[in-house]
Amino acid sequence: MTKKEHFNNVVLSLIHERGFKATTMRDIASALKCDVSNLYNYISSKQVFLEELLFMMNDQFHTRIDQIMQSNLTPDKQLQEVIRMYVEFSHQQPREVGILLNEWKHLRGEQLARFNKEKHKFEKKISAIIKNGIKSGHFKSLNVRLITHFMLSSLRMLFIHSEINKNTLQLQSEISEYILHGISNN
Amino acid sequence: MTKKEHFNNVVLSLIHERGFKATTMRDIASALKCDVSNLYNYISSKQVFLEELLFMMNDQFHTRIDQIMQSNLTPDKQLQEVIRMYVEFSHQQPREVGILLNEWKHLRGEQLARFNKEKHKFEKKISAIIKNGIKSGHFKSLNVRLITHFMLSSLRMLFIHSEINKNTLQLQSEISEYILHGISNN
DNA sequence: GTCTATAATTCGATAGAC
DNA sequence: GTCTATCGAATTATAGAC
Repeated sequence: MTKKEHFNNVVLSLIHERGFKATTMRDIASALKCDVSNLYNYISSKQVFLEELLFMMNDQFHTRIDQIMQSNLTPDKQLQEVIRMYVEFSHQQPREVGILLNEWKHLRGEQLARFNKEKHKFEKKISAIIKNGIKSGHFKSLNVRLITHFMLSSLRMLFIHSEINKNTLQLQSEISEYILHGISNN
Repeated sequence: MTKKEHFNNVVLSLIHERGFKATTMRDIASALKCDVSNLYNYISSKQVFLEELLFMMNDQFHTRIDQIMQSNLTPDKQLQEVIRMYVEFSHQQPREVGILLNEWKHLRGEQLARFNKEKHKFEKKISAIIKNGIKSGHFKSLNVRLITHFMLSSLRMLFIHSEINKNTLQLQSEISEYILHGISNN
């Protein structure tokens, strides 16, 4: 692991655990056992670190959802691919996903406006899949907006470490079952 | 509205929107058009305000879930009551619920430890309802821990303003349908 | 890349007059 | 309850030597 990688590793953990605002440059330096001034060898500012991280993660999600939408899969299979995407990202980059979901509000000005637009676009893509599924008869006739937010909210818990360590295929299957068929026996 | 109520109103909005750490005493004073020193007529410290708010909300949730568990309702009806609880609280106190879910990590030391215990106890109660439902045959044979986190994660989105303004009965019904039966037509 | 030193600002909170 | 004034600490960030 290079020093830059070690740096990223430590910063991600701290911001994920304590939150962006509550993580100070002193905290980071202390965890790295170096002086605060050294941190600026790796980043230009704390704010820029957050911006770059969030838009990098945003790009990953958009790239993947675009691939899913351009596929010829049926809407229910597309939705399962969305679930797979969340399980995989949350498994491989739990801290990055956690920060993406929890810390975006600390972006400022232009960056915040841009991020909100991207988030809205992403939700639109999920909604489109659900709409297609209703039209094709795969899904019930639903309140699309509500269900979109519901689904995304459900998937939010995935980055929490304790649940993600299990077999991802098994996890993906259990989550699909929950979202598609619920928990009732009737 | 008394001055204390107006004070609470402003502080809740700011902390909900910006987060606890990003909301400064100067922000609050500015929104109230008064001096920072005046704020200490209403609270002893910013930290104590958060503590009291979070444990008050925590108590509300526990009181309500205890009532539900002591009822003679079947597990599926109990789960619907849990959903009703979330819809109602999120409708009546969206900012308080948002802060409860997002800002608890900024508690410190003893308070944080106590809050985590309470949160764990609450999750145990939800798990118990699900376990009972599996035993009674109302629910499928599920990974209880996973489904508990899933359900609570689903209900997280409720405090977001835009969705909560609709008829709460209708909302409750749509959410129950989602959690109990999913979105699939098959 | 690392350190010392420090600038410049912001933060929570208090003292004391009115 | 409100204001002025201010303290002491914490915060982000930079300059410059090694």
